[in-house]
Amino acid sequence: MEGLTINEAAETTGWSPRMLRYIESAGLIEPPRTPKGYRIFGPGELQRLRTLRELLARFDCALSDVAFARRYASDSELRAALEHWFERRPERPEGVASDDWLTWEQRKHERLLATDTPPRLTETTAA
Amino acid sequence: MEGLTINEAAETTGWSPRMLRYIESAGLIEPPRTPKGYRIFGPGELQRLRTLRELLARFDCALSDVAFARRYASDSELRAALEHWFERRPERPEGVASDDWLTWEQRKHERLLATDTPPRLTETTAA
DNA sequence: GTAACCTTGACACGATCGTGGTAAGGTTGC
DNA sequence: GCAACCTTACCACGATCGTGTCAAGGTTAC
Repeated sequence: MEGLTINEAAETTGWSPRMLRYIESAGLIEPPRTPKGYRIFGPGELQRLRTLRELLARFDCALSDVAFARRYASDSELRAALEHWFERRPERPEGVASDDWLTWEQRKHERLLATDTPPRLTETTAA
Repeated sequence: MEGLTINEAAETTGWSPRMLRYIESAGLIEPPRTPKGYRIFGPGELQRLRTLRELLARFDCALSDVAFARRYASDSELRAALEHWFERRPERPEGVASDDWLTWEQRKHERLLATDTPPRLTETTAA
């Protein structure tokens, strides 16, 4: 056999066989099958599976997050729409007077619309 | 009062007041507050909220998806790691002998861990 | 030829998401 | 000074995620 079966793959990747099937059902892997339908895991797939574990742990995110990020990365329409949404971050800076901020907001919005401003990555620490 | 209160904002955006608070708790909006803590929704925020409804409906995705996509778009380390993962073709290179590939795999894995791991920023504890 | 594997399908269960409600208490408007 | 609003903090509920386990049946290995 030119690769590992699901139980062997489970052992070398740290995933359970159940989870390997689940990950496949989530669309994140697509191991080839023998003519009789047995999954075979080649070295590339095993590597991807190990890396996936690392990613989830290191960035504390979920399988569904990775699945959506994949969609985001490959669907340019989705990406464009979301990026556009991200850029419009109405925030009131400290120095703006209280009854001016609405107007300021509007002007900022207009500026953004008009001048094709590059993405503003204001990483505000959310609770 | 400049800007709408949460109930008024709810009415013009289609979200419930409950959901507006929830969306804020998810980190997707950050409406400013009056000195006594009342949220005020300016035109920019209202527009964002309407657009958000559109996005979720049009692309059939969840608030948590949008939140993660935002993280993905602004965290270049996360983006690099995931993009790298997406692009990997699960394939065995030609030159590796059949009973060597597992070891080869292991070595590659170690190489990746060594070179791919970025400087440990204590900021990764974003729970 | 049988034991050990693989397949899909289902039930289950805790955790989280999305959403509504309610309660206790402070603020605003008139 | 009271009604109508706002705040946070809970409880609840169906849906989905992540995960285990088990059953019924086909396949492989020796």
